[in-house]
Amino acid sequence: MPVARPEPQEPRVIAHVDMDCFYVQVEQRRNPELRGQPTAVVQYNDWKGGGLIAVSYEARGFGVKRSMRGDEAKRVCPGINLVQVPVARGKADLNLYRSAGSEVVAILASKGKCERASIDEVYLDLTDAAKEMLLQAPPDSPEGIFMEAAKSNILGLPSSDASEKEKNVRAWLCRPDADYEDKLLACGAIIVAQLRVRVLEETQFTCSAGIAHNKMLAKLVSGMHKPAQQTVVPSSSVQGFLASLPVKKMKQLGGKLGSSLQDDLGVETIGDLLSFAEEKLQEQYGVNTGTWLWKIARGISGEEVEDRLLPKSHGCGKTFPGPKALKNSASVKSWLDQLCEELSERIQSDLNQNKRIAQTLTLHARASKENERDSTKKFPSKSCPLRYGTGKIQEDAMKLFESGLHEFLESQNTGWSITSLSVTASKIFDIPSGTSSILRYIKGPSSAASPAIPDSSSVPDDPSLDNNVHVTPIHEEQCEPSISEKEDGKRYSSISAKQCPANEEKRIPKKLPEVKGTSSILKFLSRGQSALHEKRKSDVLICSPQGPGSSSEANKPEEHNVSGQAADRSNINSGGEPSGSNPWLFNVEDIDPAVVEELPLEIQREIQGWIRPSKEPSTKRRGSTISSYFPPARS
DNA sequence: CATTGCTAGATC
DNA sequence: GATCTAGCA
Repeated sequence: MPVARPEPQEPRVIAHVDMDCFYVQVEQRRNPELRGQPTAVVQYNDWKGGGLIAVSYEARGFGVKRSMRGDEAKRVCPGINLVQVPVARGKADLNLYRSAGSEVVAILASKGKCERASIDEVYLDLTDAAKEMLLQAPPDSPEGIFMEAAKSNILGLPSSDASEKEKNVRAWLCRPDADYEDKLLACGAIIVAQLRVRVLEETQFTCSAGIAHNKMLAKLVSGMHKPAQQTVVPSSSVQGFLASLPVKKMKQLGGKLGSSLQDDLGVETIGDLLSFAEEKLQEQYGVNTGTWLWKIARGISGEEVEDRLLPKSHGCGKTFPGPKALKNSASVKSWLDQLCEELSERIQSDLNQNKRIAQTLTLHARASKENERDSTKKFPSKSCPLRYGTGKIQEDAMKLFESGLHEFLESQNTGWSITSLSVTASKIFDIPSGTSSILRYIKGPSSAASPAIPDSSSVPDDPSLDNNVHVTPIHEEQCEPSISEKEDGKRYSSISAKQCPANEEKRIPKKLPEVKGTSSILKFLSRGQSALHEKRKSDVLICSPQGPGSSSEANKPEEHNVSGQAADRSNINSGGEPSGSNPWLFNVEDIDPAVVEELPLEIQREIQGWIRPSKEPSTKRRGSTISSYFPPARS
């Protein structure tokens, strides 16, 4: 249920930018022959022609709708081009669209706080940029890009014919007696128009946008005039606009809550909500939601634009409808392996490119039992600490599945079938790359450290217990060039399996921070703190006492990714950017506080920052991190 | 389960 | 952590 946020006093300028039929545009850029044609993107096509997930405006003109089947679309529009989503590992692969979305975000993030809201939508807080523009160059000269802004749609302005509209808009944008708030909004509209032009020039994609004083209103109108247009919401037009807005159109009211408003309170439009006292709404829906409803009816929304360009989780899944349902462990395992392979690749990229580490692995499934129809029983979701390495993820995911299955079956001996599977990596943290990116880990044993062994009964001793310190080999193709400076050919190495005490370690009683073979903190401590201070080369100190170059090369993706192990890293150069090299992985929660206390203060602070990453902007992101995520923006 | 495959947020 | 709601291509 939605919750109201305290709203800022100062008026803000917020934009919501939404790509026009995004997947179609991505495909049209790949194959320009599709431009201007009725086109749709479909997922799979073996069953009724596949499901449409994006439809071009030309195709919409023929009555083609999303969620039609390919066959149906062909009937309605025989000339339609149906482009299939790429398939990898037997499942739809959306990476093409994800990276296209990132191109757009990289551009839109240039003018203010930017929040990636979905693969093709962002919110911008342009308050500062708009104020600056107002101070330096009030919108009065119809030059250059200003022409674009003058094409905005202004909510509440009479916009009869096209030329009339532009004239009115220009008058609105430039009127000298405008409210300060309206002037800010006008500046926001100009900035957004500029950004949209840049997006088009640099990516060939068109988008639409809404500009208003809060996220809710910006989002509401971003799709009002599509494609490739923008709409501004002056304060003066808010009430009139909301008065007739069907409740279901409001974000958060498209589902059960909106239905309840209609069915239980007879509320059909947002305007209808105005007649309910805040207390009344609170008693019906609780304090939080009641207050939220009361406020949105008045156009009030305090939600802030988060400064976040990257997704908070990575998930991949697949459904197995009807006859495709999975009915034995072997088929589940092979599909789970495929899903985990993709997931592993994605989190590995995130680590290499963005220096972020995911900490939790979650498995979701849908299932039904043989015989038992209806069976409202749900297959339980399960999570565990995430260990890097495809093999480990596969292993852990399978354990989570087995654990969930036992619970689902309640020790009945009936047949089962799985109709969907998904794995998700979440709780993703930035790795500070600044100072002593030394960060290493340690781990303390708490039971939380061992992943996925919920059902210990089935598996005697789980190898995954060794996951204290994870070393992650970088995938070959993802290694960054800088790594090679150090030792060509062999960018990093990991200690060979036999040196690795992984197997022994798993039997080490908890609480014992890894001692042997691990480079971790112990080595660091044994050298005394002073060592740390002399240089930032902590990597050398900690990872490989003999020096980075000396370690052997055993760069195999995953399984050799022995945990508990120290691997060499590319980050040898002192203070320099740990560029692409892969840092060690660790579970933040596994850091033994007792050990941390023994570290030098400066390191302690750094680690603390990790464990509880500040929500404040300050420590939040580093430019280098972000920029490396996106393809180089041409300028 | 024939919409599929993602995401994010709130609640307890 | 597990579950539920919601939104979007």
